[in-house]
Amino acid sequence: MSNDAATARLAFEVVKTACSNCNLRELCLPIGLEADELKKLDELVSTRRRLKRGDHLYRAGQTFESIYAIRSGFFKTDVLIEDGRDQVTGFQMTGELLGLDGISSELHTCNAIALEDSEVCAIPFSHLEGLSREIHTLQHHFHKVMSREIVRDHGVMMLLGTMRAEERLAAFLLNLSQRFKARGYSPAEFNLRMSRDEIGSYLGLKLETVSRAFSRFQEEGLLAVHQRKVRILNTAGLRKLMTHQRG
Amino acid sequence: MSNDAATARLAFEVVKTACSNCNLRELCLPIGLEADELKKLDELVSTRRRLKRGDHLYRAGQTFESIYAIRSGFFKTDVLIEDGRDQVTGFQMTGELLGLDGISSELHTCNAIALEDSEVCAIPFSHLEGLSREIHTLQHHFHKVMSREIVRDHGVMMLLGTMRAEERLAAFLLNLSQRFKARGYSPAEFNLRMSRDEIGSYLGLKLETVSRAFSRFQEEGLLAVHQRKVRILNTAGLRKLMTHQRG
DNA sequence: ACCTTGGGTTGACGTGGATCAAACGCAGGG
DNA sequence: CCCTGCGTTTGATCCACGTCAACCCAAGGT
Repeated sequence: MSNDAATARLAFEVVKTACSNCNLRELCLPIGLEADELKKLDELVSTRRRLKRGDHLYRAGQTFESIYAIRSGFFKTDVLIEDGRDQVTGFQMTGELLGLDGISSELHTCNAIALEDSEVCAIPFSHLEGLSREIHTLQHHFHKVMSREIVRDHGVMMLLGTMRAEERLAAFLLNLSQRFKARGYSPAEFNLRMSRDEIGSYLGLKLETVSRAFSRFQEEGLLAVHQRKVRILNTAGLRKLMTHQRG
Repeated sequence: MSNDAATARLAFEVVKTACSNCNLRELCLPIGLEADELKKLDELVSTRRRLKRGDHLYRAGQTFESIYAIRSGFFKTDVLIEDGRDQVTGFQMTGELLGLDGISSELHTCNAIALEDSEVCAIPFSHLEGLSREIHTLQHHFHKVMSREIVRDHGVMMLLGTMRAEERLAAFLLNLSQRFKARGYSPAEFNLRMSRDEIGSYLGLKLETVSRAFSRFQEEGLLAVHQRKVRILNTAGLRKLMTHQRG
């Protein structure tokens, strides 16, 4: 197996645990890195981990050591408080990072659970900090990723604070659609990996309300739903509904 | 004015625009830095800016260049979307950082508005990245600050998604109380810097609902409210109410 | 084929908070 | 002193969503 920088760019390399031949490198941490920098990142991303549907990647309270890049699969994160209430704080897919919330207290503050069989790359955080002191591009990109998470959360706060049920679901579906599209999948037709209950938890709604909203969208011809299979028939309609003034 | 490292620790220095003699240095970015590192940070925090109540520190859409540390005063941040809806995404006080959301897109994604006459230190972000490549402690601390913001946002999502009106207000007041305490002010008695409407926007409630919840707390002897002056009479009661199971 | 199980749908009804509306009270200005 | 205006309080009514409950449907086991 050749180690020189030039070959790292080739698409036909043997498959191994490395960013340099991961087809997500334009979506994940390596964005914008040169071949030699990519090689350094390869050394850092030492371990891979496979999870089966339902497995925890980490749990709230565990000590934080690594962040995780999703190589394949689908996750949810949730927090739960003493009195039993819980809330899904996000759904993560291929190329996205998990665990950023753990940096602040050196403890994970939420649970990360695989919603389908998945594979992640573990990135020891202290190594990442070390490397990002060397590679400006990596440092800056990492900061952008953290910042993007903050912006995303503000969007969810907006949704939870000001939108009504159907607007929330429309926003949710459009967001999923757009993320599938960015990964080369159909933006119009996809399988939901999560239950109505989990969607409801994320959107601050009860599962019955989510179910009714789905039915309503179907009646209005905005989409076709069968169980977890969704086909968007009228994106513009959904978008309009989402942005629509209340009343 | 002496420039050597030793004097930077002295409390009786002449007042100048520098982290080394800012009494917030245990609350703000400089946490844990050595005197010589502190001096480097001083050079970076070049400009100060004074704002009068109501002034914008920055607006959504402006290009992002600096983050801001609040030296004195009180701010709110809000986002607004095309259809006219808006939401307060946070209230920031002394020692807290503003502008982290702008890193991702190099544009500010929200408005930051002073709720009282305030003063901030502008920290050019590219300089901060440069310096945090030199100073591990600074780098790590900055990452923790960003991560803490994410955790805070998850808390707000939880609040908006699962709590009822009175629980939300109780959580809000306890949070303010704790932050005032951390700054050496009374945790039991303080002035709200924001209107009922702004509280409502932050908590996903209408101002009337906020007002009613205040009245109810007062009736129940949990606190004394007069206009924006709040005195907490029963912290435990508030905490219990907040954590209380619905029903 | 049958049963079981767990998610999903649908209906009837209740309620927390929104909405609409009026009045209050404090601050600034003439 | 009164006027004016804005933020706040309080009351009456409404409605979106939650709650409770029945039922459906697909998948897996026997």
